[in-house]
Amino acid sequence: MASKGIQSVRGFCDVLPEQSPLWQHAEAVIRDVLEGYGYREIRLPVLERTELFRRSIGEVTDIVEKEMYTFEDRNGESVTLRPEGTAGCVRAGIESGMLHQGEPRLWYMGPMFRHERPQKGRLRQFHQVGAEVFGVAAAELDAEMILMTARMLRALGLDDVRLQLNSLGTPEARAAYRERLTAYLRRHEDRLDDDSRRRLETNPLRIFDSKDPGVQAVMADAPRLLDALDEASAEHFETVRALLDRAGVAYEVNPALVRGLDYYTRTVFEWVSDRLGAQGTVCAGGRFDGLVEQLGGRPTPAIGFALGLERLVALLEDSGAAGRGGPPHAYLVVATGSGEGLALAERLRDALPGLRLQCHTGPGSFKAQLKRADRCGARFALILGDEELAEDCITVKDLRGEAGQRRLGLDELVAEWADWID
RNA sequence: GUGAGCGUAGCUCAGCCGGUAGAGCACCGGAUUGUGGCUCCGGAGGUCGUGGGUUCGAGUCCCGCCGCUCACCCCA
Repeated sequence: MASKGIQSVRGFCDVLPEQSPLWQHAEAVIRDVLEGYGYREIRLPVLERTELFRRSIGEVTDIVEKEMYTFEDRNGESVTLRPEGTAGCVRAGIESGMLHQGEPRLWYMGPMFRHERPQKGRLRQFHQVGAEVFGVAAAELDAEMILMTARMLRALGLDDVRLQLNSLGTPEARAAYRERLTAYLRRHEDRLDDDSRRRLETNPLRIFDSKDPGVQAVMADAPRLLDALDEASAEHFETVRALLDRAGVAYEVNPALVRGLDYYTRTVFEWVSDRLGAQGTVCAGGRFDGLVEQLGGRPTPAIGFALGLERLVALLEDSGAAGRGGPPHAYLVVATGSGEGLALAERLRDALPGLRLQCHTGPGSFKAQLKRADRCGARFALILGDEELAEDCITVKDLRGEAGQRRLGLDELVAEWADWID
């Protein structure tokens, strides 16, 4: 570990070339599924006015209180590197006026920033694919969006992720419930541990997650959010469940499932894996029917989700999935004048679109060049020496199979490879 | 923000009760002047994260700092 030299900023990681084929594969599959459901890409800025996040995510959430990369722009205005994508997407939707033209379905992909302590599956710069639909209140959409995420995960070969589901009801119902729960917990405060007492003030719903047996006993008799839902939300939730049942998608109702952002209403869902360490959520989302209005737009129901790409790629890697692209088809060994190699390589690329050809450059013995051809993973070594140059041909050596090597004219080579190259 | 574990070659790591630096892989060269992968031989590469302390002597023991990892918290 080099102590000299400049290191990357803590929690900001490089995606190295060994990894990027897997990223590209994941991104391509996800994009195809999104487009198959009528979503269109929107590209959003990484920097927004701080106010946007304070008003959407919620003043008292961890994200806003202690995790945002916030600083003053040179004109003295407070700006923030986006900690999540929904707020910016809603802002752009309102600003462009598109939210009331039909029922826009949008998706985006890119880095998000949160100043947390890094650990497995948690970085300060991480990447999400997000999608949102505006203007549709019906439960069919909730179900369709969940089915779409199920399709993505299936298309990527991930069959061991579990779906968790809950409903948070309307903000009013949730606030009323929170009062009841807090009152109940205060009566049993002596049986709560320190951690739960703290959450009593910040987020009492979280106490359902406590691992302390004594606390769990208290929670077993606690009032439940699902019993406290307003009638319309309860019905909405029933419809979502029925549609998922009908589609054959398994889920588990988790009354403790609470999204960390204040703007969620009604349906919330989360895809969880056991293979990711303590941060098991790969994909999560829910309704946010009040957010557009809260940010200054006309009242507009909405729903969305975010999928964590680092976590997804970690799962794919763990499953041994194959990535996109691959090593060069061929490596050109140059044992003659240095200009000849580049010239030949260009002619081959002209004749064979899609060819992945690496041409040797710089010094290097014949032997060293062949070794490099082998090491780079190329199927063939192309050898260009004085003899080939004189006879206007090229030696093609099969580095992987039994074909050995032979000399071919350039036209012959192109003809042979035209079908082989993808 | 809190806690625990770990920092030795490019990478993965060994290094005992303190005696002055090692392996495998990767890299370069040779055995084979135009033939890689296997084998053999050789080479290069380290202020042992950093600063202090103890000691005749510290990679090894003690303390501070920095970094990484995992967990808590929280979340994608």
